[in-house]
Amino acid sequence: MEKVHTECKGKIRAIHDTLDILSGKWKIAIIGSLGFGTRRFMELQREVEGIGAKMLSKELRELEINDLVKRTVLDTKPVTVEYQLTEYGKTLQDIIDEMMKWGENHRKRIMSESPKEAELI
Amino acid sequence: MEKVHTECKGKIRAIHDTLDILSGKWKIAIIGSLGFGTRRFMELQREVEGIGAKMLSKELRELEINDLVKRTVLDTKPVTVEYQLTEYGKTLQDIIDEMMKWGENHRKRIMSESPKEAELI
DNA sequence: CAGCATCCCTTAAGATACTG
DNA sequence: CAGTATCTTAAGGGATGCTG
Repeated sequence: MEKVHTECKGKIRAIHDTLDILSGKWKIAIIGSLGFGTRRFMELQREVEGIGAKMLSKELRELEINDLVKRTVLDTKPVTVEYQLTEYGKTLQDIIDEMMKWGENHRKRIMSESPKEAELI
Repeated sequence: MEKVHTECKGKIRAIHDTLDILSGKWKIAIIGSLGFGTRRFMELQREVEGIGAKMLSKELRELEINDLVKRTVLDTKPVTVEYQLTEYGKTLQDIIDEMMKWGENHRKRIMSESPKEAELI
């Protein structure tokens, strides 16, 4: 019984490790977006609805620090910047996929329960 | 090109739906803990390290509202309360599992990079 | 275009003390 | 045991304006 408890704590801790890396309101959505391919700053901002430039750049920087996202400055004028997942960042894809699946299913569930309210979301 | 963009947004939105439900610093860890079985309030507090009673009860209430967790008051004295995942709550297990896997792997990665720092975590 | 600086406000969340 | 109530602080995050 004691051992079971101990093992659970390790698992819970692993979840926390992941959560720490992905903390913030937007990181997972950003990674999800980059999962579809390379994106520029503005493209990300359009795709991740509701995010402001400040948050976007901050979250991107943190993701870059953790080696999940690669930032490439292109020598154009005006300057263009591309973001893409690193190989390590791509290892998050399974989590993202599960979240997308769940979210899509959840929306269906809500809609079948109370279609009226769901439309408002 | 336009269609692709539109489809991505739907996916990103699905991620957001999921994230909204799982928002908060502790919900995912709580669900992870309950994934191992029924837990009482105090057991949860011990297992989800660092969480305070206030946050725990608040997060549990929100999870209950979203039909992810079931709360059962046992008629003992002093009162005992049990928490467990609902059937719907169990559908989050795939996400949780992926997060555990990733977190465990990430810890290994960090350790092999800089063992000294990793010990401090 | 990409992003930083600044200001400002709301929310999250910790600490502490108390109750049925 | 299983919470609630209250207070306080730290952080998150939005809006706006500016720059290379």
